[in-house]
Amino acid sequence: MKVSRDQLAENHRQILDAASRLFRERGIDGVTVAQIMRAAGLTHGAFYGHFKSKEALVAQACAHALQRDGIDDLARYVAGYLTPRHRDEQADGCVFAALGAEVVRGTPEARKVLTLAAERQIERLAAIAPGRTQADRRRAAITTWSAMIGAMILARLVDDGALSAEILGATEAGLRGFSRTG
Amino acid sequence: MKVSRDQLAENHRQILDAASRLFRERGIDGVTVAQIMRAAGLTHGAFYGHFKSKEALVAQACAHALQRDGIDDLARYVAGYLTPRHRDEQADGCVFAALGAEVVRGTPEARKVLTLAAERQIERLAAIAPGRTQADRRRAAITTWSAMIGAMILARLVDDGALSAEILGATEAGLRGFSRTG
DNA sequence: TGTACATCAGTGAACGCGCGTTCACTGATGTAC
DNA sequence: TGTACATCAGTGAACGCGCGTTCACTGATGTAC
Repeated sequence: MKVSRDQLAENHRQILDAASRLFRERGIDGVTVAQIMRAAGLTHGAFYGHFKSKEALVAQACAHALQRDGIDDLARYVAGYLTPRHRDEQADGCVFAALGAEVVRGTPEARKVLTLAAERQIERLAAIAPGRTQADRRRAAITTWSAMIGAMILARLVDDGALSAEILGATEAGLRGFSRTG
Repeated sequence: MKVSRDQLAENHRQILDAASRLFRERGIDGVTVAQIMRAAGLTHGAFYGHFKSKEALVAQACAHALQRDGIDDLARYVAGYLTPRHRDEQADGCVFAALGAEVVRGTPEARKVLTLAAERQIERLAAIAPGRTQADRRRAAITTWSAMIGAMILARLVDDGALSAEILGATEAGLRGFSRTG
């Protein structure tokens, strides 16, 4: 049955919310359209009224998940990222760590969304990274962000809790040293 | 028809070779059993004489791909890793950058294989990393390796060649600075 | 404000396809003599 | 060394399943009067 315009917009948002969480948690190929729609409180048939295809949803769900708040302190941002909580709650976590490797083989649209977000993220980090010149700060931002993403993937991957915690802790400490020296 | 014992072993190796390359290139879910067998020069029906399931193959193909040579110089290893060539030739490249995020949701067997390989890799890097204490060197090894993996994923992800090259170059330069200071 | 009806978001059955997997069969291998 | 035959790796058709997607239908919405 038809729903109100408000309900339509709300349903659309619910689909994007559910998709962005489920994709991050289980991977793009690990989630079905029907599961997303169920999580959004709808049936699978309604999906194609909202999105052209599952692939089109991927790009929009990534964009939806990438609406983030500002960052003011680099060391605090790194420390907040490299936590067991972030490692264990993938659904709420970093899109790049969760989906980056999968989107490499994704649609041009999804890659474009993540490329623009990456450029934005590097600029935001470069603004607060240490370094004498703008080039130094941008270099530090890229290195730091790369290490954060790599460490998160490794920490999630290993089946040894102690090693996983060590990877998070060591990278945070390593990047702290890095920040001091620029 | 039956084949010789040598041919059987050779076929087994070809399947592992093809699988480890195709998985890295297109992702685990992006490759079918039939495609792997075709690349190995066989038909799909023969697969189950060699492996219990596609999932079982994943773990063994990862192990197969992880047989690597020694590393003697850290800066040279990092520079060799963070190249456009490595970025573009995923099939031959780093298993962690290509499949790490996917294996997070994989079988316990595959995670075990990559966990043991990760521990080995950290030890190898720690042996040549800068730092006064063993703990310092291990910390540097983990931070460096994390940055390498994260940078490779980002460099492959972005659809902007200049940004991609910048990510590789900046991380290499950033880690060079990192190595100098420990 | 109230009524009549065109619109259209959502439902759920159905479709077609490709996947992982199975299996009866084939014919080369390699062992027993 | 040569022969007879049991073994078994590989073949390719077939299976069942779950996926993304479609579509005829439903009934609430919201507009026209």
